[in-house]
Amino acid sequence: MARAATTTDVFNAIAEPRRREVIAVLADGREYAVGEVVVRLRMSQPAVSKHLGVLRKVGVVSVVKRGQHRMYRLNAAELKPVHDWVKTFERYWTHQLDQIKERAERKALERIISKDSRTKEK
Amino acid sequence: MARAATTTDVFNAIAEPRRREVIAVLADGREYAVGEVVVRLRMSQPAVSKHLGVLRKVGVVSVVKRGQHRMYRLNAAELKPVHDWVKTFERYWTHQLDQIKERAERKALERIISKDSRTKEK
DNA sequence: TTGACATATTCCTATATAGGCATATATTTG
DNA sequence: CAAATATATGCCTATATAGGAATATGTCAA
Repeated sequence: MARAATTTDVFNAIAEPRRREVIAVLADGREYAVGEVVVRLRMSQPAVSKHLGVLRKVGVVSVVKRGQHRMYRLNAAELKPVHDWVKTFERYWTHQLDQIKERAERKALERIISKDSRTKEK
Repeated sequence: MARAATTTDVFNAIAEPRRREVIAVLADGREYAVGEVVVRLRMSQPAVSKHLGVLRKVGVVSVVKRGQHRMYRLNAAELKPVHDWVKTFERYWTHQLDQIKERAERKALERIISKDSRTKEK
């Protein structure tokens, strides 16, 4: 099996750094024409179009035609799954003190467990 | 140019759902032998080894030999870049009320800006 | 030493890029 | 209509999978 398509889900879509740059441009919540993104990121127009296409397929951006322009807008809510997932690990890097405490507790627990399994083994 | 390697950075590494499952197993902070992960996820042993290998290359897990086992442990701190990045967008889905207020402000701002550019145009 | 067990590695294949370039497809304007 | 402008799409290539199967490597135990 090959790698999943970039359009499979948000996780795959945001793996590409260029795509995160595009998102960064749209991050102020306003809508942008493709050409504006091209100028700001100094990327080729086809590249920007393609990246926006991927982001659109996963719902991270939405488009609306306006004259000869296509205005893209960030739909940040679609990034929530990523946030929800990674939020689980927040405690591992915030609150230095809690971290130390947790590690100590974990190690203590491990000692108990290994003592336990040794008991069970024989 | 092809897609970046999965071992390029954390974003690419976690794009694969199976890899996030592996991380989920290690999420309690304890160390696990490859075989334990295999059993818990009902994945083939080579698959697990490979996924752990990718996660190791980007630093998300660390290994230590112990007898004939290799104990893997989550190094959650390496997920922080993902958290930092996505945290920027938190406000878009939390605090329903703030969201509505922000949108109103944004729209008001847009009105001012478009009025402005109309003035400049002619 | 010889198994038995745990894990990594290699080989193979189908699939999917990302980006450059050229070009098709609107849409506006004169 | 024709030229100009904005954007999307198609083609091409080098590269990288993820997973299955087979096998190599490493380690313990009798």
